Parts: sequence; C-alpha cells; structure tokens
Amino acid sequence: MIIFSKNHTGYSKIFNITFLSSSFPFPFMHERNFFLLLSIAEKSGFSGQLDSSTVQLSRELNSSQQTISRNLKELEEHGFISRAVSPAGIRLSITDSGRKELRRALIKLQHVFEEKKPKQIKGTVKSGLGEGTYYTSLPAYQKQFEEKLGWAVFSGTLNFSTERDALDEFIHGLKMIYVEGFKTKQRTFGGIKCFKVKINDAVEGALILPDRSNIPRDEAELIARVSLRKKLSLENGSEIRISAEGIH
Amino acid sequence: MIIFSKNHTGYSKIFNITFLSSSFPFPFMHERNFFLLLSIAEKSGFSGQLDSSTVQLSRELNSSQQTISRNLKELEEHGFISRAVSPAGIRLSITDSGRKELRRALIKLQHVFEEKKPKQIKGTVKSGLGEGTYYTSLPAYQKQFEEKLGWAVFSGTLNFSTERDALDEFIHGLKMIYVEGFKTKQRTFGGIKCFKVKINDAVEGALILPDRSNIPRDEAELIARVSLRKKLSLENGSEIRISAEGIH
DNA sequence: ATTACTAAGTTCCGAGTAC
DNA sequence: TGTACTCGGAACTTAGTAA
Repeated sequence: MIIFSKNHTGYSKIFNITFLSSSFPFPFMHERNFFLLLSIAEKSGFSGQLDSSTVQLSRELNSSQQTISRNLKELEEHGFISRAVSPAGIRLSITDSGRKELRRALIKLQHVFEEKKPKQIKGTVKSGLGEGTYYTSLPAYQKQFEEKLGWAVFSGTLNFSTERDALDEFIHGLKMIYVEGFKTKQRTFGGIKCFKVKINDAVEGALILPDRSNIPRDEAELIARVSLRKKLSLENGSEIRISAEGIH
Repeated sequence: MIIFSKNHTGYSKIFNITFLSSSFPFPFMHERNFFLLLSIAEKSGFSGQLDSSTVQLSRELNSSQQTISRNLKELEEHGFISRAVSPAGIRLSITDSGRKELRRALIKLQHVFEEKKPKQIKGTVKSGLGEGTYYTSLPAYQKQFEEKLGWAVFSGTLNFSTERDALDEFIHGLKMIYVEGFKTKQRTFGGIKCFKVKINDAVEGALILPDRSNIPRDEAELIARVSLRKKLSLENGSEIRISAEGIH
C-alpha cells in the first residue's frame, strides 16, 4: 500500500534512530535526546538504575534543570527510559526499547568502522491494498520511473515485510534515485525514493519508499518491468531475497 | 592552574563528543551534527569520498537543502569533514578528526554494552601557576570542600596531564560532588566538580574540575588533605596513578 | 529539597532568492 | 543545475516560580 500524504518538504524534527537516514516519520526520538539517553546508560550501568536529580544531571551535562526535566519526560513518554519521581529526586533506568536504540547506534558505528554493509535482505511477500497499482499507474510517476530507472514499470507493486534495521542498513548502502512528487488541484502526491535491486537474484527491479508515508519501517514495496508476483510465482508469505544491484 | 570564568549557568550548546558528559566548553561539535557526520561516514565508506549535493542529502536525511548546506559548513569549519564545492555539487570526506569523534561515540557505546569502565587513569605531574593555591585557600570553597568531601583540603593543587578520552571515561564512572560557585562584588567564582579518588593507591584525595574553565580537556587537578607533591615525593614529569575510590 | 509549569529569550530551520 | 545568503517564524532553552 502506498499512502502519499505530503510532498517532500514539511520535515519533522522527530525521528527514530535511523539517524536521519530514512524518511519514515514514525515519531520515536528526538535526535537531541540520544546523548541524554547515552549518558543515562553510562551512569546507570546500562541495566541498573540511576538515582539522581535534574539539578545534578544539569550540572553534569551542562544544561539547565528545566531542560533536563523536559527531556527526561520526553524520553519517558517515548518509552526509552523509566522514571520514578520523588521529592528526593529521580530514579532512572533504561528500558528495553532504549537499549534497542542505543544498540542501533552501536551497530551503525561498528559498520562504519568495519566497512561492513549488508548486501542483501530477506523479506516476506504481503498483500497490498491495491493502491500501489493506482499510484504506479499515474503518468507523472510513470514518466519519471522510465527516465530515472531506465525502464517502464509494470503497474503494480509487490509489498513485503522485513526486519526494520536490516532494511535501513540495506538502503543506506545503495544509491538513491529520487522521483519527484507533484500536485493536482485536489491533492499533493509525494516524492518516492527508489533503489535499484535484484529480486531473488533473477529479476531487476527497484525498492521504493514513498516520502513521509505511514508505512511502518519494516515494510517496503518493489516495482519492476513485469509483475513480480507472476514472474517469480510468489504468493503471500513467500520468502524473497533482495540484493544490491549495480554500482554504489 | 584554575581559571574561574563564569558561574554554572551560561551553557553553551556547542560541545565536544564527550556527549554531554563533561563540562569542558571547548567548542568542537554541535550535537545535532553528529548524526550528519555519521551519515556521511556511512555513505562515503568511511575513508572514501562522497559525491553528492545538498539537495540530494536533504532528501535522504529528511531535512532542507539550506540546513544541510549550513550544517556541512559547520562540520567543515570544525574540521570534521573536508568539503569541495563545485557547480556540480559537493564532494565530502571525513577527516581524521571526524573519524576520531565517531570512534569516541563507538567506544562509549561499547563500554555501555560491555559494562566496562576504566577504573584508573595515569597522569603526568605538571607545574601549575600557583593559582590553585589561591583558589583552594578561599574560605567559601574551603568550607564546602570540608563539608562535602569530609576533610579539610591542603591549600594547593597538583596539576597533571593525561589522555583526554581516558579522563572523560574515568570521571563518568564516578560520583560527582559539586562545590557551588559564589559571587563577590568584584567577580564571580565558578562551581567545581569533585570526584573522590586515590592517588598512587596510597593517598585519598579528589580530582577537581572547575566549571567552564579554559583548561584543556587533557588536564585536571588533584586536591588532598596534605601536599601531594611532598607526601608522594612528586616532581614535574612524575607519573601518577589515579584510581576510583569508594562506591559507585 | 525536589519537579515542572509558563513566559521570555535564544537558536535554529527553511522559504525565497542571489549568484 | 549548483551553494549559500537573508529573514521571519518555529522550535527549543532557560528564568522565574508554583506545588
């Protein structure tokens, strides 16, 4: 399913720790709070707890009491820390979700230093809601697909689900091809990010990610010259393999 | 040497990738630019280069062309990336300094996940400029030292130099004791962060870090009940070992 | 002592443009 | 096309307090 909502501009400052890399607007964490989370992790010993106060933390972190208070509340609201407030101060600990965010950062940095990048990902075919067919059939998009990808696209998308972090890492290593959005009197159609891939090592296609869509971060869509579903005899639940194609 | 310049408030939003952990106001990098640096590292392959444009990056990172342009300039000005602008776009690469910042983040995260923390650091005795003696002799500080550390301090500090990151990591694992600043008609005296330590496994003392001082991040001072220089027969250039003392 | 609200001040971002 | 400036408004931080 594709849901175009806005055009490219209209940035949200909120984002998940895909680290600016992906366009999903799922509001997870403000980037600025990442280092606060890291500091808490360091102080609390990761799985322990930290008894402190907003004044204490503001001194250690060179910020104001008010800002620490607000940012801790935000981290709690987003589920990254748990926070018990008492007249004596604050007891903090990192949640599983918070640990996950930190681990994501760690893995990204490790990849940078090891120059390791995933070259392929696996996915499971899902049913779309027919909207992909509609959007990919719009001439304004079709024309651009043909120009920028080098081939005319079949009117229909193959939806698949995969592992969120793997997807982020995967597309980060690929060259992005950007299909512009456009406006009609009725509504605005957003831009689409495309990444050339090979599906099941057999068929050339492109992984597409609509800008600012409401698609969860663990789903994406594929387009190709032909119907991937027919060509590769895929059904819902089929496993597919998506690999990097061409240069980077 | 101690240089007190401001009182605790007057925060700078600029900081080094000590990650909010330390109070040194050395203006290195805006936190918000860290993730941009990381993204460039991912895209450029760490030691390679990245040919792109501000528009391209703004799409990939969900920001605006103007913000990317500005932030890249900032990263360049602080020496974290090199940036060659041409009519065709921008050629970016990470500098050694940028790699260093990224590695710092990596190491911090690794420590968090491995729950490893340095328990001691080494330092080399340096000569101070006699100011330590002056400041530690001020009654307003002396009184607090006695109350908060549990002992009266000898009027004089032992300056030492050490490795910057090691120092950051070390103090992060310790409980901070905060000595408040104060004002006279003439001037303002800043707060002092204290960390109880043992010097050369023999003498109890405290590592002190004046708020917002101009001291380089690889230097600090020690105070104790007695003259450390005499007690431990130290001269300039002597190696000392500072270890965590008490709980944390 | 705390935390955290409101209002004021500051910084930051992005639209419009210049080049 | 590019990058990057100005400037108005949004977002964020902090001071002053309330609880």
